Amino acid sequence: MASRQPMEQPAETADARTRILQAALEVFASKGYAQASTREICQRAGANVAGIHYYFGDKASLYKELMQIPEHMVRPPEILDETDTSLEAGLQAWYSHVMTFVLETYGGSHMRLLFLREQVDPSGLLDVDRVGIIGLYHEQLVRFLKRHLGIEETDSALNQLAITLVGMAMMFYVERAAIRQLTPGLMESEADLEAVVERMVCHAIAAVEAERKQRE
Amino acid sequence: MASRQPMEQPAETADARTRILQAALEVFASKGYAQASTREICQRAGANVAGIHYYFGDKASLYKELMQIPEHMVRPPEILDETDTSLEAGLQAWYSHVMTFVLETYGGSHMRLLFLREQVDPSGLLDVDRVGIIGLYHEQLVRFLKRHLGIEETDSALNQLAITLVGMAMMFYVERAAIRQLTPGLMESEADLEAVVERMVCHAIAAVEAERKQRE
DNA sequence: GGTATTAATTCAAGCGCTTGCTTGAATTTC
DNA sequence: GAAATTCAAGCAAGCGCTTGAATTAATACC
Repeated sequence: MASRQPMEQPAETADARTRILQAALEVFASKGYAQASTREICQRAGANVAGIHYYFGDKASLYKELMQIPEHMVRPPEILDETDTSLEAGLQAWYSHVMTFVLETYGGSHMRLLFLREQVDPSGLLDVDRVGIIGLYHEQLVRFLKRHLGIEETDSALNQLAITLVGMAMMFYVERAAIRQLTPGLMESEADLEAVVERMVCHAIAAVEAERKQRE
Repeated sequence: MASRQPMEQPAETADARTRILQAALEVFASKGYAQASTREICQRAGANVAGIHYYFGDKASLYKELMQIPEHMVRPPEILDETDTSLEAGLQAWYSHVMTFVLETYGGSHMRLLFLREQVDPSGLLDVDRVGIIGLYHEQLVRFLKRHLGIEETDSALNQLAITLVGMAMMFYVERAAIRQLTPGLMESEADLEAVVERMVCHAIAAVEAERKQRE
């Protein structure tokens, strides 16, 4: 039952395998793993249902192959860990990165939506550690805050501050539909996003400074 | 010779209708509407599959009936709309209310999880306006902020500020599992929660004041 | 009080449909 | 001519839901 890999083809000809991958990406992203049907994927790909099992073995393997994406796509920017980064510059870069993430989810990059889905409603097929976006961002942010607040030991208050900063951006991720409905003109254009990031940085700095004062 | 009550009895043998409701709550909450099967619900309830359709009509109606919860459970406290409430007192009361909500979710109330699911992956069965917890809280918060910042017209920045304030609490709702793992001792006891709320108020005030300065 | 009648409830079986997946043959490609 | 690929058809399982009969509970009558 070993499915054989097809011979390498010129990239301009979208062979069935590639078309299935693309279609699967779209369908998985819009419906989630469980609700996506192999028949719909193949129909959208213009391929026969047997194609999935011929090229990938089964539905789960197709999904797992889709999820083998470059790690840099989910890794937060390294600027936060560079020791000479100012509070404002670091937060600016960080929110810029995260919010670009959000906008791309909107723009049609189904990859990001797939990852969000795994976060909220895991398919159970993936290695859990590979998905934990939150943890990755949180730890990096905690390091950054410790440096800027001159703290040695991580405590509850610091953790919470980091959670608050992540939360600002996370809202736009999780509640994007509600936000879009409640506040038109906040996530429409690139310019909107830039303004949003600027305000986020402003609020974030205020929170950090409040925390600094609290500790004196 | 079949025994009259072949099923296990939840508590003191509630009637079938009630048992189905309870079982449905658990299954819907853990799997979501689409992935929950009527057969599993009935098996857990110790009832026949026909029970669902006898008592509720169909699966969708059962789900809708589950969602008919008392409005006060999702309504934010009225203190925000009382004109003489100070910024700190209002935020304190508000975060206290919201975070109590969060803690109860921990206690095993599947109801809250169901609402979260609707938020992230809508079943498409409910009146959208009834589910929008966010919207309810957001509008009230916007009114509150307008009063305290002396603003007449709602603009993007104000909306975003409200989103940020909601986001602080929302993180504890959406990412509670991750938070609990990342930062032990942040959501364990009542005392933890009180400290968390206190810090939230502190950060929130800082953000509001930053916004006030920005507008001068 | 005992019994017949009626309504309420539970039950096993199954219908039509969709799901993931298989199969063996037909077709294309080299 | 052989390997690689596509195809239509179909299988077993699970889905929501229906059905008609069996069982229980409630009520009426003598």
